[in-house]
This record gives sequence, structure tokens and C-alpha cells, in this order.
Amino acid sequence: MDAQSAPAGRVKPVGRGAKVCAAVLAATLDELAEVGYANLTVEAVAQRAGVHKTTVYRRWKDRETLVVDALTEHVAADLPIPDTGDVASDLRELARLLVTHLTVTHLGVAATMFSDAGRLPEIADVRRRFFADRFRRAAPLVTRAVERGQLPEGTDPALLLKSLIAPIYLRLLVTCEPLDDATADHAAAITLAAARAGVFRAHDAHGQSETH
Amino acid sequence: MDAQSAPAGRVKPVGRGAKVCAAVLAATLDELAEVGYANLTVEAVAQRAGVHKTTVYRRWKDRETLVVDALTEHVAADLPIPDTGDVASDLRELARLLVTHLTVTHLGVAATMFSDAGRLPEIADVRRRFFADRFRRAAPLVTRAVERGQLPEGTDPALLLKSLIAPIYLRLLVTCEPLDDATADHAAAITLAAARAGVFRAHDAHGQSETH
DNA sequence: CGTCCATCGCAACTCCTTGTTGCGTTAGAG
DNA sequence: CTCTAACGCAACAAGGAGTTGCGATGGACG
Repeated sequence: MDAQSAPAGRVKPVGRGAKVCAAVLAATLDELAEVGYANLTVEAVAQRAGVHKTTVYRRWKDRETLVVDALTEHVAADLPIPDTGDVASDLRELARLLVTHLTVTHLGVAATMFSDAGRLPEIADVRRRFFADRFRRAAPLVTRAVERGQLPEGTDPALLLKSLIAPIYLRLLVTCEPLDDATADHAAAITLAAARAGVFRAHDAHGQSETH
Repeated sequence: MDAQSAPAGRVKPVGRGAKVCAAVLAATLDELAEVGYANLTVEAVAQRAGVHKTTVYRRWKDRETLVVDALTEHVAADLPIPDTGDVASDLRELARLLVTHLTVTHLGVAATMFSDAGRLPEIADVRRRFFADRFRRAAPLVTRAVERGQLPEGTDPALLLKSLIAPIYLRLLVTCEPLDDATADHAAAITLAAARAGVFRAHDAHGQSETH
């Protein structure tokens, strides 16, 4: 199907549609941030986008599809993985990038991914793929540090990375405290200290490597 | 008002009401765990409780009040704070108690507190008071460890405790992995290693005490 | 500059859930 | 057994989810 890019005589006058589509998706994110998924109404989204309700339903099958599209588009940003040569700097930078990514738009949007909208199978998939991709791409950061001798042999990248993001998501979802660079630096410090102590060395079960 | 306990001639035949009330609250928690706050309908709750819809509305003003009551009752369990004489055992036990508390009923109920229902001011208050109370009561666990010389001087109890619960809530809310004792032990190991490295020493800002 | 057609606005509709009201019925304390 | 608070039931208004048909509009192309 090359009818998309080739200017072969009148296929799709998508001049209007693109702008409307973008406006509706942006309005959806704004509404999600303000009232949350449970209280999100299609009419409010349409009104905020300067568009009629039926226009929304013409392009999206139902409310869920709309929310899925809006959130999917929002997380479709592939963050870079730092590589400074020092594991402490790498972790600190990685955490700061995550904090920035979570706070670029309204903070409420990111939290929505983990609220009731997360019960939608599509959103759960988006989340799964997001973390799988990030962990896969950030793993070399850890293995490089092990090769440099900065971290113990057998350090499990996934365990370490989960420890790095845990304090950040705790503030976002549980304690509802603001996210800033200090948050990221603190998370990096915790994880680095634990990693140097060998807490993240791979083992059969996932848990205690500590000699109690 | 002693009319409550004294059997002074016909004041309140609350025989039926109590049972109905408990049944409705239990049904609400079950529904929350199954379909979530966003999809919770009063009729489904009433039907599950074997009660008519109007009966629910007679006792609770609206859906929000019902959910608030059900969740408030559910978290009204004051967990004990361990004191074994060893900080490693204390933290491990504290984490295990939290994991148990989060998984006693359906796992979904605890997560509901942090979903869209958390936008209700009353639920936010319940959460705030829950953590404030827990941190206040668990703080001596940390200060005792400092006095024993098991942790560095100036270790901030709140920072340490947040680090302890962060990996647990990450699994509950973000990665949706099951919670077990291994999860708790791992969280305790991370926090203990970081604490011994002095990451949680109090400072002006909240964050970097690490000499990078 | 004018045509043409996809897209949008609009009104009216059905269905479902919230929340309310009035009346008849039942459970249970005395 | 009696009496009353609490419950079941049917019917109701209000509001949001989706749907449909028709008329208006705006942008791509000739």
C-alpha cells in the first residue's frame, strides 16, 4: 500500500482531520490530569478540544479507545540511556531522566497510567512493553559497570533498575510528593549503596541474598 | 449518652441494620477488587450483598461515601512494630508485616486506595493519616538501631522507612508482580545496605548525601 | 477560482447508571 | 404477640455513553 505517501490523485484530504485528532488527544490528556480516568467524560473532552461529541465518536470507538490512544502516544518517547563511564553518574542521570519524563506534561497524566485506566488490557500492555523496553536498553549500563569492577559480579540489571525507580514511583503514586532532581539523586544513592553491598546479585529465588 | 449500652426500654432495634451494613461494606470491597473504582456500580454492590439498591442509599449518601467507608474500615488495622534487638530482623519483619497486610484480602483492594479513588479528599486523608501514623510509630525502630550503633548517627527514620516500602509498592502498583516474603526480605536488604552506607543521614535538602 | 467530497456540527434518539420518593412488607426487640 | 424501625419494590428524574440522519463547511485538486 503506497497510496499513503505517493501523491496519486485524491486519496485522503487529511488536512482537517489531523488537527482535530491532535486537539482531541491533547484535551484527553488534560482532562485525565484534572479529573482522572473515572470522572472523564467524552463531552468534556470534546468541549475542551473545541469539537463536537460525535466527531470524537467518529474517530474513536468508545471512551476506552480514546484514553488508550492518548496515553499510548504520551509514553511513546524513547529516553536515552546515559553512558558516562561512571556508574554513579549513570544511575543519577538515568533517574533524573525518568523524573523529567514523568513531569514533562502535567504530573497527573503519568499517574493515570497506574490508576483505574491500568485495568484496561491495552494500557497494561503499554506499561509492560514500556518497562520491558527500558530495562532491556538500560541493562548494558549495569553490565558495563560490572565489567569495570564498579559493581559486584553477578549483579542483576533488572533488580537494580527496579530499585532505582521504586522511590520515584513511590513519591508519584503513594506519598504524592513532588518529583525533582533531589528525588532522583536520592534514589540513585540508595541503589548504588545496595548494589555495592551485593544485594542485587542474581540468585534462584528473587529476594534474600543477605546473610541474616 | 448511655442509651447505647443500657437496655433502657426500646431505643434502637439494630439487629438487622448491623448485619446489612457489614454485608454491604464487604460486598463493596469485593467489587472494588474485581472491577475497580471506576467501574463500581451501586446495583452490583447491592446485589452481591443480597440487598436492595435503596437500602444502600438509605445508609450512605452516595457512591463516594460508600467507597470511603469501606476502604477506611479496611485500613483501620494497626500493625505491630517489631523490636527484636537487631535492626536487620526488625526491618525484615516490618516489611513482611506490610506485605501480609496488603495481601490479607484481595490484592486489588489495597491497590484501589491508590487508584482513582485516591482522588477523593477523604481517601487522600485516610492515606495521609495511615502513613503518618505508621512512620511515627516505626520511627523508634530506627532510633533504637542508631543508639545501638547498628546504623550511622543522624539516620532519618522517615527516609529509611520510605525506602523500605518503595520496592513493595512498586510491585503492587507498577509492575503488578506478586507480593511475598522474598519481596519483603529484598526490600529490607536494600534499605539496610543503603542505611549502613549513610544514605539516609538527615540533611537540609532531601536527597544527595553521597560523595560522588 | 470553483468544484467536490470527506469531515464536521447539530439535533434527536436509546440505553445505562446515579440518586430519589412513596408505599407496602418484614424482621426482631419487648 | 405487638409495634416499629428497617427493608423490598416500583416508578421516577437527571445525566452521560454511544448512535443515527441530515445539513454545513473546509481543504485538495483541477
